[in-house]
Amino acid sequence: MLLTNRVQLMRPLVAGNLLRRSGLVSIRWPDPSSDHARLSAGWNALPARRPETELLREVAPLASPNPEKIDPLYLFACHTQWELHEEPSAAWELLAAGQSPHPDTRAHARSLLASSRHFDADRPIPEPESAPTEEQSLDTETTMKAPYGLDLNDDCTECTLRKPGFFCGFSKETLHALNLVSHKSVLPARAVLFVEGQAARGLFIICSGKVNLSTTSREGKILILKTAEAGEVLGLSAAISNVGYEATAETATPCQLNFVDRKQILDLLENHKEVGVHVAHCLSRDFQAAYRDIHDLVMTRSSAGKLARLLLSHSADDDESAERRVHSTMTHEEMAQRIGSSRETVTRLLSDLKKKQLIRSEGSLLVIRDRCGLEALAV
Amino acid sequence: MLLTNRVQLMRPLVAGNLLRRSGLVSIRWPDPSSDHARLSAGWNALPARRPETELLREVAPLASPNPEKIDPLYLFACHTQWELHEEPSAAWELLAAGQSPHPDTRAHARSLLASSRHFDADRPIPEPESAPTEEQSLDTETTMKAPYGLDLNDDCTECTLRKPGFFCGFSKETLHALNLVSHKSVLPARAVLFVEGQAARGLFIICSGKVNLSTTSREGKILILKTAEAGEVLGLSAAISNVGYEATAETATPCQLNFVDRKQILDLLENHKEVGVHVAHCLSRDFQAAYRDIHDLVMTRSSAGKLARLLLSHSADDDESAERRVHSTMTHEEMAQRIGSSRETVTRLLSDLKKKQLIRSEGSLLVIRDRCGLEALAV
DNA sequence: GGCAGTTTGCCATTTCTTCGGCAGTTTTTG
DNA sequence: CAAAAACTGCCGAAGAAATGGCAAACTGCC
Repeated sequence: MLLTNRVQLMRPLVAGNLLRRSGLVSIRWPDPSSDHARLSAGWNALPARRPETELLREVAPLASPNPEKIDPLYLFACHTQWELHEEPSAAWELLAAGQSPHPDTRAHARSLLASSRHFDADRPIPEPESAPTEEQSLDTETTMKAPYGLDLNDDCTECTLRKPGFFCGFSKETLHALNLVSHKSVLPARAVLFVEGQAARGLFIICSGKVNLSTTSREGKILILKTAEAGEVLGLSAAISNVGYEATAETATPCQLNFVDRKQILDLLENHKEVGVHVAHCLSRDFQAAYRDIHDLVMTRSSAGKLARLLLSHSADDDESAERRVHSTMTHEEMAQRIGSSRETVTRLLSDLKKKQLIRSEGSLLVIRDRCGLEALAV
Repeated sequence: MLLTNRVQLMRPLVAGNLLRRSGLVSIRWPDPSSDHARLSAGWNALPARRPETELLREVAPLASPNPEKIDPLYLFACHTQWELHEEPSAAWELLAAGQSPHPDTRAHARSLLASSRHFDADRPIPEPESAPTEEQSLDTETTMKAPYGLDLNDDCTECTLRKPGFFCGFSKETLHALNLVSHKSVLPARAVLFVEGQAARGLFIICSGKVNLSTTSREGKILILKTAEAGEVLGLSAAISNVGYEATAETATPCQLNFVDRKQILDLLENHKEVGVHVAHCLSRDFQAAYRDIHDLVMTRSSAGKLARLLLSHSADDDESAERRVHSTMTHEEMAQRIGSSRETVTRLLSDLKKKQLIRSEGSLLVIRDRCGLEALAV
């Protein structure tokens, strides 16, 4: 089952895809007389069988501007249904709630997701197209190999996406071994690869696309730690030390991914000397980045400094005119999540910057007028 | 030269040791007519030769309760003297200033230290006892092998300090190779192993003792990231990726250390398969810890939560009475530096906790009266 | 064109934290 | 033992940021 959420943003293709796949799993609706079913009025109110459109309507209100907090009992009931009966719609509700704008709801849903036994090593749900388990991979997969307009490379050794510096920049021999144990897949944007705290099943190599790594506080506040790009590897450290994933990974764009099971990674590590060195380098880089993040996030007194740094880091390094640089679209909310602040503060600071003539907005585009001024702010 | 600072805390033995060693380096005082010497009145005011006691008096005032900001030009002059003439007293001033309570002075001094060419790979100053370079290691070293009441193990393969889980838990063969390339040393408390940003010369394995890892903001605010214990390794990631150390390491207790040069580490990594796996595991652990730190430091809204967590993490896990636990001595200032807050806030919060009957102070000891209450605060 | 949902901008209020200062207490040092 | 330094505790003021709410602009979709 695809873990794509934020229904309202999905292309029809994706939604159809997802729901068709959901349909493949045997549906067992809760026995109305069971305790679980009676846990919450909300759960009982669900019809015994819901057409796809109805399901969509039901989930969408979660993202309304004044979001209602979802009854925790309802979420728990969903969790129970999913755990006990593998009811896909229940998991779907949880995933949607995990994206809810309401902090409590989001936090609660995510913690339930993280504790799900379905997210353990033997059931790789979030990585559906090439899941190594039998019952999931032998149905309609073959017809869906290359959606979202991306080419899917079946063979790592002949992969045209690979560039210098990629994690998969191994020798031919090692690459061949990697190819034998890895599972390629394509996912749409907003798909959740894994959730913070969930037991590590393996790692994901990003062949193309971008993936956001984030962490959620108990209050539901989200901090986007980084955006991993093509060539990077996700979940490496968690897979190696066999602990829970340290962050939540969610595709920011359609992605081609390569999944490698934990055990296979450890095998590669044992049997191919270069893998150890390679992994050590990758982890070192990630570690350095994490410390830089700590420094930047904790030590910077003002949000203004952090915002300035964010803007600078997101502005392309093309010194065309050495003065102005455009800036990608990012909502204020997302910027706030990247600097560990609130939406309001970002809005405030941005208008300050505009007043100070440091930036200018051109439609939905942000233009940096005074790079040096920003750099001074970034301390 | 020993990089021990905070003169006022040093035992006589240590101070004498340090200054004797300083005397070994040829002293070349600045030519009064040179530009560097005229940079600052403070520098010119120094006598051409200062007895040890005078040096001590001069450094001590840096830590006065109402610290004076040291003239940046004077610091820069020190830096210049040290860089150009290898004047030890100048480096000494910088190191003392790097511990100054005055934020600006501290920040400035540390950044000068970090940019020192003397901290590059070919001149391992902070690790004096067993420095591989000739001119430093062939004088009085042999008579100073085991100060501070610690036994110094010359041979890793027969080291009695090694315990399961230690970084040096290699096979006999690898351990032998490690032994050949590593340099043992003993350092007093408050010695600086390396400074944030400084080019990585190699790594330090902690045989015994504790080392604080910290990072400093531009404003001079210090954040203590972690206290590394015996068996842990410092600077591993920086050595592997050959970038600057990600934090400043300073011994918290007298320590036995084992230094391994960068190149030797890479050699070991290449030639001993188990090293790669081992390093990968260590880095994974560190990485996980860093992410946990980010989560705890950035996502926890209130300082109260962070303080509660700090207290809990520092209380011994001996559930003798399941209700109260003692807590090590740590100044409010240090607690503040560990949770990224200010001394004032810590003082305030602690008295709050006392009012709420969650903790109690017994002399210089802190007693946790209500573990559960604290845990609730820690979110 | 109209609607729903999202995004932005803005306000007042409140909470939390820091700053600077000062006095009392404890610890270290000579 | 005495002096010096460091640490603790406390106060008021100032500042930054979060909160919650609301309206306007903008978007995509029916």
